[in-house]
Amino acid sequence: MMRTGYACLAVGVPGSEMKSCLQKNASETRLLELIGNNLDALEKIILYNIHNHILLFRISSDLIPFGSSLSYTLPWPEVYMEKLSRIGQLIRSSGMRVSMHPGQYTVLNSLSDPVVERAILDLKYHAKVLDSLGLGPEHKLILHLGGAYGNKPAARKRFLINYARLDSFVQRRLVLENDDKIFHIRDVLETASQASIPVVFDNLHNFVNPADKDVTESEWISLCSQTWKPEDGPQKIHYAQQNPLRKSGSHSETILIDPFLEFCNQIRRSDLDIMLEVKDKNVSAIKCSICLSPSRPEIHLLEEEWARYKYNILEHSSSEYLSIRQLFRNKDTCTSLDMYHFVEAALQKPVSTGSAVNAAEHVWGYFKNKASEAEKRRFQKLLQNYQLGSSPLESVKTNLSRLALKYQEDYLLCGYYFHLYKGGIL
DNA sequence: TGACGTCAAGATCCG
DNA sequence: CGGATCTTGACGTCA
Repeated sequence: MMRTGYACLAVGVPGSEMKSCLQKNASETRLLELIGNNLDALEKIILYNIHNHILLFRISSDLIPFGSSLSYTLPWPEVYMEKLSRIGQLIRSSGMRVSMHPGQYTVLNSLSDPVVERAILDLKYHAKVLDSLGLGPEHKLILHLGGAYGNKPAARKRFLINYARLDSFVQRRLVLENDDKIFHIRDVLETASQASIPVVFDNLHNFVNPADKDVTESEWISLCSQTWKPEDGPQKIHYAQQNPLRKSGSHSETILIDPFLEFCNQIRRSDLDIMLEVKDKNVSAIKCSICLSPSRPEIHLLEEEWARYKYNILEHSSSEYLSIRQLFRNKDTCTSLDMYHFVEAALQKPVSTGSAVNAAEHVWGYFKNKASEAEKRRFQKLLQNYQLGSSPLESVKTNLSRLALKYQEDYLLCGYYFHLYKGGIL
């Protein structure tokens, strides 16, 4: 079984936002309040993932604000034991695999002792989250090797020395990933093999920072597979596509389905976990997982997807909108790939004023009978200003988004219209 | 010293 | 007053 997943946050999942605060406002009471909120948010995301058959997910490091410093001694695992065990139960019983990924500022091989000490505490914090959910060692912590400091061999050696200092409850979860600047996949494989650490291959990092251009992605993945022991669970990789408008190594807005499926065909593997690193998060994860599912996806999942995309498509192109509607007329032959081809084609088209107004008016239809006179005037005014070119489309959409929140229009709040592709998908 | 990346909090401005 | 928009924070390395 191939699992495809996404990292940290989900668009169109009301109440799933992580909250934080500035360090200076971080009292114990405030922190515990935020942690309670964040655990509830996490539960909503997990339930959303289960509903959408997404069985791979990275939990945000922001779950416990200042979890490696201020909150480190807070008794959150005890205070929130019930919430934690309920979430852990959902993860285990659904067969979901989760992970965490300390950021680029957790540097275990630093030349500075205080930085190393903080890295160790940070790793302990992350492992503690997974432990508190009652999850086994196949739920991993992903880390980069760290800095080079002008001497890669010495920097790699320092990593191994400091790795040896980690508690076993951290070590058993730790996996190493190749990065886009310093340590390429061969560096990582060589270092990891000396401590039996599993290796995550990241295709975009490898493209930007290759170890050997003659070795294919497929070959690196198969070399990495040897680092995964049975207790580590199935091999994991990271998959990303280049954002064509941004600098080399930047993640794309969305995963284009054809190159993704081509990648999967190339690697010829059916037992791999693929973590997508992409701006639109859950949106791409659902697309990829539906298109990869060996049996025909349940048609209702595809129909729910259509419902979420509907007004984005209308905003870009009425011809694809009609094509997709036509597709659903015959549910026996309607394939997910066909739908996503239309979706991507539409989203790649520029937004014309006419189609944007059309979409906005469709969305306005949810409110026109319950909106106040002031709200009606405000919407008409904003729409008019947009048509005259004196204000941006964004102000119309933010206004509609506010109304959706006020009138609790879940259909709109759970859709993609308010959330996606402010700068286009290409 | 600023760029890098990432998100939301906080601050400020505006009608 | 509420809402929109701008700036800051938190992290460590490296040019």
